[in-house]
Amino acid sequence: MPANILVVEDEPAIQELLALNITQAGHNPIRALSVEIAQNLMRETIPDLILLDWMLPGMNGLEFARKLKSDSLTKSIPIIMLTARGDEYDKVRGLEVGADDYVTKPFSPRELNARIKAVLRRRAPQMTDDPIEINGLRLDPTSHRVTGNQKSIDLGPTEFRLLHFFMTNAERVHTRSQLLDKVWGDRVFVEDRTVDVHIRRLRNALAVSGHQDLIQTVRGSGYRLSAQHT
Amino acid sequence: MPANILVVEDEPAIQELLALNITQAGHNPIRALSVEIAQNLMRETIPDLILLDWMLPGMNGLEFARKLKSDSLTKSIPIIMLTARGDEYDKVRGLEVGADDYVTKPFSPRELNARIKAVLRRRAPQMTDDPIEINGLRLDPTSHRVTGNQKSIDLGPTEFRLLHFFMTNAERVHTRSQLLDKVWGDRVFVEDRTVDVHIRRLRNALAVSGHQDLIQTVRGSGYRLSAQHT
DNA sequence: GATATTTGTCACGAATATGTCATATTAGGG
DNA sequence: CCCTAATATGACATATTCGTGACAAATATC
Repeated sequence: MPANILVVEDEPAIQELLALNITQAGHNPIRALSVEIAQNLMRETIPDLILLDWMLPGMNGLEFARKLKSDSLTKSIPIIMLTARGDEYDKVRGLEVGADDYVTKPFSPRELNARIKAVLRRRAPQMTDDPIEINGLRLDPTSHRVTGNQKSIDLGPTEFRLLHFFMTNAERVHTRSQLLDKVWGDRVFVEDRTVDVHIRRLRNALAVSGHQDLIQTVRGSGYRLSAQHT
Repeated sequence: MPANILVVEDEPAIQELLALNITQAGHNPIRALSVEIAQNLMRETIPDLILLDWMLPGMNGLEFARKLKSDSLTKSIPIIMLTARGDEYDKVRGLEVGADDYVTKPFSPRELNARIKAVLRRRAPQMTDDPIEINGLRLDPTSHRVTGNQKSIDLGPTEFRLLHFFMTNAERVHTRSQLLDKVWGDRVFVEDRTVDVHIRRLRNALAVSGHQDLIQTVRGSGYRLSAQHT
């Protein structure tokens, strides 16, 4: 699926190059020569991704990134920073303010596209009411039913929400805190370890249809629903 | 076909953004900066869909949604809630008061349009006067008669409406609040748990023809009429 | 107006879900 | 191969949700 990519770059030649790349990758570039222009454009279209030059006239890129990340409307838009220097220092500063990735100039088109693709892939899909099916495991939010290979699977409310979240965000590792935020909601105080228990209960229920190891544990990080294999 | 979409959003910039989106999608935005303005506008035009911000000055969005859903004149208008947080918990709360969908800010225009389209498309089926038959259970709205496997089933008025609603919306989980809205109507001074009692009475009556477990309880969510094989 | 039916609410027990702990097991570094 | 931290698991107390019978008020029926 094509994405709107806002390109904030003051050097016209480089901007053209970036736009060309984005077009070839099947996405839709939105050009901005300055932060001010970018801000105006964002009133019309909220982009799916921002390519942001480090050095810009007026407000610099770092400040802009910080600003974007502090506004609830824009804070979840992924940002890729472009910088001339390859310093580790810059990278750290960039990631500190919330940039999602980082490309040094000069860059190869292939590398840029790879990073764009990676960042876009990482963005979390919204939970919808559409039925989801992964590996023969089917979850229908509307009827609140879960079926694994024709067998009906019985889940408690929390396990259902947990599985729903995992299925809408498959292939990604989620920390316990993230799961607590997304599945439990931010109003309750529960121990991180509680997640483990619910994961076990979920796995247990999924064993009915042989999907017990659909949810994998990533040691030191969290859990992930894998769409690979069985 | 173009639809009138009421946008209730206090932030002018975001409202403008939403209106622009709606126009581009071929629909007709009606702008309201507050719940009060929205209520006035609705005296003139009943919208086909309402985009409602979660947080609003004065009455908040949740309350407004509840109010809309408790008025017979407006209760069938689909509502899409806009919220800053992405928690499942909020989603549940939103859906409980009858919101049809839910979009987290920041949102991409594409996503918003997809949801608008989806909600307009999947409007809840109208209760018609056509006879319905599910699993050997037959309900005829015209003659006000219910038969299960040749056996006549005797229902009180409320139970009849309840069953009618369940049969026109089979395989979907309905919360108690939703049932109160759809089956009871405006009289929202009824306890949630009252639904349980009527469900029991309905099940009891259906037992005559062996359909007692046609209506299933989904713990933590509500009830569902199962259209699966017996 | 008397009687029957329907309706909403409550109380309470049963069933189920939830969070936390203690302990067993495991993965991965050294 | 061993050690240790991380995770899995079983058990349990607590909390929540649901089913049910009873009952009084409201409503319809005669």
